[in-house]
Amino acid sequence: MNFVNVILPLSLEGTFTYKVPEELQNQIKVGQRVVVPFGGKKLYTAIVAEIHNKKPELYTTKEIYSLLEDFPMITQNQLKFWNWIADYYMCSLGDVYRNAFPSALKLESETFIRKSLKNIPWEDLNDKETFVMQSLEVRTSVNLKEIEAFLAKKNIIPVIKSLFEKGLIETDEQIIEKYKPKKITYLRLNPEFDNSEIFKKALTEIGKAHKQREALLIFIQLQQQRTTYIEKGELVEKSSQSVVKALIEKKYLFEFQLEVDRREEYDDNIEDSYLLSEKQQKALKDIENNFIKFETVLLHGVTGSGKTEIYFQLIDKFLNHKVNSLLLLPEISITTQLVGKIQKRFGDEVGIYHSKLNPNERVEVWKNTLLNRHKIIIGARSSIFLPFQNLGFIIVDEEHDSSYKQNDTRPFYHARDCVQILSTFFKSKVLLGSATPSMESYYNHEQGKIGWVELNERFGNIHLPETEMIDLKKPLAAPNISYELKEKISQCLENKNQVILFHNRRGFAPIVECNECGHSPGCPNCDVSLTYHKVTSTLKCHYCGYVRALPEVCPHCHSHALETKGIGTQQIEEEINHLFPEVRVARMDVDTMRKKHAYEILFEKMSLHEIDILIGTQMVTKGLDFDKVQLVGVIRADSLMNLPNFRAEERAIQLLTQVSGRAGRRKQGNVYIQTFDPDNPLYVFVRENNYDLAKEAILNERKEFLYPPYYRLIELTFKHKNQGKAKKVADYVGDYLKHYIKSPLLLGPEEGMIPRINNQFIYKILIKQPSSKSTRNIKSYIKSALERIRQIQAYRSVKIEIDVDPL
DNA sequence: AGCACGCCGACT
DNA sequence: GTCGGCGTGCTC
Repeated sequence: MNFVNVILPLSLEGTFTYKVPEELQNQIKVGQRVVVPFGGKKLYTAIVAEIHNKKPELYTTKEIYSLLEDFPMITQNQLKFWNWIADYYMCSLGDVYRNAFPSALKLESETFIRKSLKNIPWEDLNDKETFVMQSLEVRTSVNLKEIEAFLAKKNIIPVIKSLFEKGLIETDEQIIEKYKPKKITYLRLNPEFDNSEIFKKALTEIGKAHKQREALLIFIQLQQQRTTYIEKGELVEKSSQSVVKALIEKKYLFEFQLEVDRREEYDDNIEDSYLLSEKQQKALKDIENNFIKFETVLLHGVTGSGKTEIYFQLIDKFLNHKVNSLLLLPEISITTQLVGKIQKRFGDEVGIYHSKLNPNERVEVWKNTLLNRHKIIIGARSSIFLPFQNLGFIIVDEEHDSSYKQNDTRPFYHARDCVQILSTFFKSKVLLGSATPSMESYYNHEQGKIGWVELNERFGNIHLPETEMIDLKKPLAAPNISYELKEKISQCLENKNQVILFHNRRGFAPIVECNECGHSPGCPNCDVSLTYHKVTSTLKCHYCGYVRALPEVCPHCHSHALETKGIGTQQIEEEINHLFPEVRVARMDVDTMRKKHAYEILFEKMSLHEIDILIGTQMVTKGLDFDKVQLVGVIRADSLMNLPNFRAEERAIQLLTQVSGRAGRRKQGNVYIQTFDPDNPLYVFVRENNYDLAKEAILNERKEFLYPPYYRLIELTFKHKNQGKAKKVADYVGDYLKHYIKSPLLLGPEEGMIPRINNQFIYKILIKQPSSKSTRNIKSYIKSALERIRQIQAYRSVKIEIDVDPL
């Protein structure tokens, strides 16, 4: 055993072979982290994928510098999983490694480090550690390459690692500060008054202050009814600010503060939520029965049916059999109630993993998972990469949600689909949950691959909201608000309830256009029109981030006829403010949610009813459960249906169903959908809450036009700053593939929907393949096409991206 | 993905 | 005359 094949954190095909030095030979294990030199002068943290004794013939090997610990950081199952992902999603193992492994454990020459806030215990540091910390005294941030000046290359990463573990340094990634704990002021009676004699005396002392006396009695009454402390706010509401203040000053009442987990307070029925309704109980039984026959079961539960309680019960049952669980959630849902709820229920056996964790926190969860300290992991899509032990149960909540698909960095994986593979390694059961299951899941059910359980009653037997269509062709109260909707909103507000309005475009208006010449200012880097943002009075490109001031005159014909076209959330907000000047309005979209904790603050304001009308994009459709939301309005449903994507209708229906579910959690609510096309059958399905019929219609269309779930897709994207070159390479690959894939299954090359983004010209090829067939052949054709491209040097600079199962 | 090497334009 | 642009090729 003299050699190892390692995975490097680079986008390079395959593994790299290194020699193992004598002294490390009996320590090295598969899955371990090692430090290796690569290229001229760089150091990387690599993962041992294989140990062997075949000396490579074609090149001389370098030696491993050191081991970072004496146990494997990744498990055999993870290695298998990484290989599967690289293979299926057609990327390199390095791409997977880069994405799946915490960055703080992946130190390399370019990594910047800085001092943490901790005091430095100089006397406990060895020479090398002292050197590093001293250099950080002089400069706040140093990269590992610079440390080479005074430390031998071989030693750098182990030293940094040890300092990192002592908490003395941090890697230079943005560290998101933890959320400040929230404090609530409570009141308690002066303990002297426990003696009823003294209390009676005090009551007479209050004398003519009737209000104070009354307030004091209310307080006593509340206290007798409850087991919990009484919030100051509650008494103020029932009495008044000045009266309560007087009582405190006179020392009748004492105030004190407690930190509360802000997630808990949203949930005012934690106690009874342990009890399942009859319907829930039946669903739970059904799921268990289905697991006898199926590895995967889908739970189709209408919004508000209490799916999470069923999840918890199942997790609990698995836990009793010493089997661990993974609960996957769409990114946004993780900040809300669920985390608090599950922690309250399962304590520190729960590990939480999502994109907002800082590097240190990620490492912690990783290690705790590896050491089997976390029996339950709850996280976003990236948590499928944790080093699970004994994973027996995986839940994918809101299974249809598109945020399970990674689309910005390789690998472009879909967590819901990856879970299926993960489960085969562990022989675990998979539960998919959704109110609006994906077409893929319906298909898999029809194919007899997954079990199916229905839960079609809301918790507490509250009826699903009543949905009405409003025809936008009728006269309007404001440019985008119908008289009818305005009327319903004011009714809802009069009843002291809240309103959510949904519109899927941010900004003020999608474009500005000149009425004289029809010119619409575009982005200089992309082939798109700029979006008008009124607050900043700018035009922005939503693709490359380009910003310019709104021009005074038309840049083309210099007339003053520039006008906005289309609508965004900002404009809706303005119209609402105009129609309801007295009402508290908030907007929720990427622009308003950018600030730290913006989400939590908004959430809290909503739950405290400090907001009457919430206007937002897609974001308002997920996870916002507030008792007082009785009305949901969709400003323009057509803009959802008419998107140029084969999933547009599926998404529209899911979105409309999800957003409708925000209304009437405690008593039946109302949904109003504004549209120019009220007779569209798909809206009828939404109105009648008939997702099944909608699904039939969508599936038929998919089958006819050769789309998922009946066909698998692979999309190739060609990008180059020179349009001719991009097209040439796309044509070359297209011509090559024509030999193997025939016409209706091979589309393109075509110009991208947006032909140019960030000064890169875009061409696309779409390949289809019946779902019943394996994609292995197709993938090998693609690979050999790319191999040929690589051999033609003039073509090599064209970037080619492969997206397997694009959304 | 980096990064060095190497060959052509605008400057001290 | 040099500095530096980015096109090209290689890394165990």
